This record gives sequence, structure tokens and C-alpha cells, in this order.
Amino acid sequence: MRIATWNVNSLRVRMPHLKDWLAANPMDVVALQETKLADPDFPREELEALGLHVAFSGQRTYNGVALLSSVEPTDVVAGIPGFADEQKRVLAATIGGVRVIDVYVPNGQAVGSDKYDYKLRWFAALRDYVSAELARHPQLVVLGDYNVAPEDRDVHDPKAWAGQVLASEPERAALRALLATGLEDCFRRFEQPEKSFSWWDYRMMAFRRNAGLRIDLILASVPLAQACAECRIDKAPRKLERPSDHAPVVARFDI
DNA sequence: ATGGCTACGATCCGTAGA
Repeated sequence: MRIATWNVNSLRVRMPHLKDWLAANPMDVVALQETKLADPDFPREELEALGLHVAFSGQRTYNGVALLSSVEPTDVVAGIPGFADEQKRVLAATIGGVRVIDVYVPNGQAVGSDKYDYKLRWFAALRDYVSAELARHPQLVVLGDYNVAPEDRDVHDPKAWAGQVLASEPERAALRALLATGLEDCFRRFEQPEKSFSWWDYRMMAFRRNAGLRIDLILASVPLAQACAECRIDKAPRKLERPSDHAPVVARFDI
């Protein structure tokens, strides 16, 4: 089973890139973030024409998550049950026997801001949700844009980013608390190139300088992680004209 | 020196992203 996550930063704009990428990289599951489309505007037919099943939970302009899959998703649940949130950031479904939770973690804007507090509250709610889902689904993957670089090696310039949003200790602690429910970062199960990142600012030629962060993660339950045969970041789409600022992350599971 | 892109929905600028 091949699973990918990709923050497309507007599905409307990135549809050509997504279709080209899927043609070259067939996937069983693709988790998208920042679709920025209300549900009536979701390009369902266009994706179904590629032989994919679709599930989506979106809103205009901001946020929005979607799951594309080669087999029909079941038990589709949008949002974090019991956590009131108008922002469309979470979508779960069971696909081919695996429970998949697609997440778009809040950015947090700046340490100490209202949005930062929301991010930490949101993380706590996600942890409780994942903990409950793990009890029901041993084969669980929680993937998406986490908006946290887990460690300094996931940051191009740790000194410059020290204490900043996306790299601050409370955010990293929230991510570790999520992992402590029983998840593993698939990417770090394997030897990886130094300075592996999944997001680069549009400005300052950040991609050319590889001035990025690794904030897009595929976390798997321990039984599923043990079946992970590969996890990599595909930088190719970031090199195209008018790219998303995020690259897709892919994992392959021998199940 | 504190911005530099990009997307969006609103007008030719503000909000947000990360």
C-alpha cells in the first residue's frame, strides 16, 4: 500500500500538478491539505475520472482536507469528534483495512498569539482522538501537514528558528505527546539525506538554497510502522512552475 | 533594514500562510 500526503496550497491551482504527479506516482491513498475549496466546488468528477475515490471536507479560501483512494473509503468522519471547530482540518476514513486520519494542523502564526494557543488546544484534542482511534484500529496512519518541525535536524537553520513558531518547544512537546499515544514517524525509520525538508518559503529563493523545514509527516501505529518499507520526500513537484510550497511525502507499506 | 512570495477575495490592498 502506497500512501502520500501533500499540502497542495489550493487544489484549484495545483490540479495539473496533482494529476501529473499521480500519473507518475500511482498511490493507494493520497491525503491533501489546503484544498481551499467548499465541498460543492470540489473537483469530484475530475478525480473520479482517474479511477480514484474521493472524500473531502473543505471551506472557501482557507484550510480544507481531502482523501483520494484506489478503493472506496468507509466510515468517513470529518473533524475531531467532540472538538468544536469551524475550520476544516481533519478527515478520517478506513481504506483497505487501514484507518487513515488526514490532518492539517493550525499554523500558529506566532508564539504567544491567540492562534498559537488554538494550535496547542487543537493538538491536545487530536491526541485524545488518536488515542481513542488507536484502541479501535491497530492499523492506523495519521498524516498531513503538522506545522511542526519535530527536531533541530528538521530545520535548515536551527539557531534562526530557535523558539519560533513551527520549532518551539511547546509545539514539539505536543507532537511528542501525540507520538506517545503509539505512533512512529515513518520517515525516521530509514536513513535519510541530511537536510531533508518538505516545505520551503516562496520567498528568498528558499527552495534553491534548501532553506526549508520538515513539517509534513506520516505517523503510523507501531504494527503498521513495522510494515513500512520506504518513506521519502518527493521534491520534484516543488521544482515546477507555480508550485505548492510543500512537497509530497510518500510511504510504502508491505500489507 | 523585518521585507522578500503566493493565493484569495476583495479592489489595486489586506489577510493568511509557515
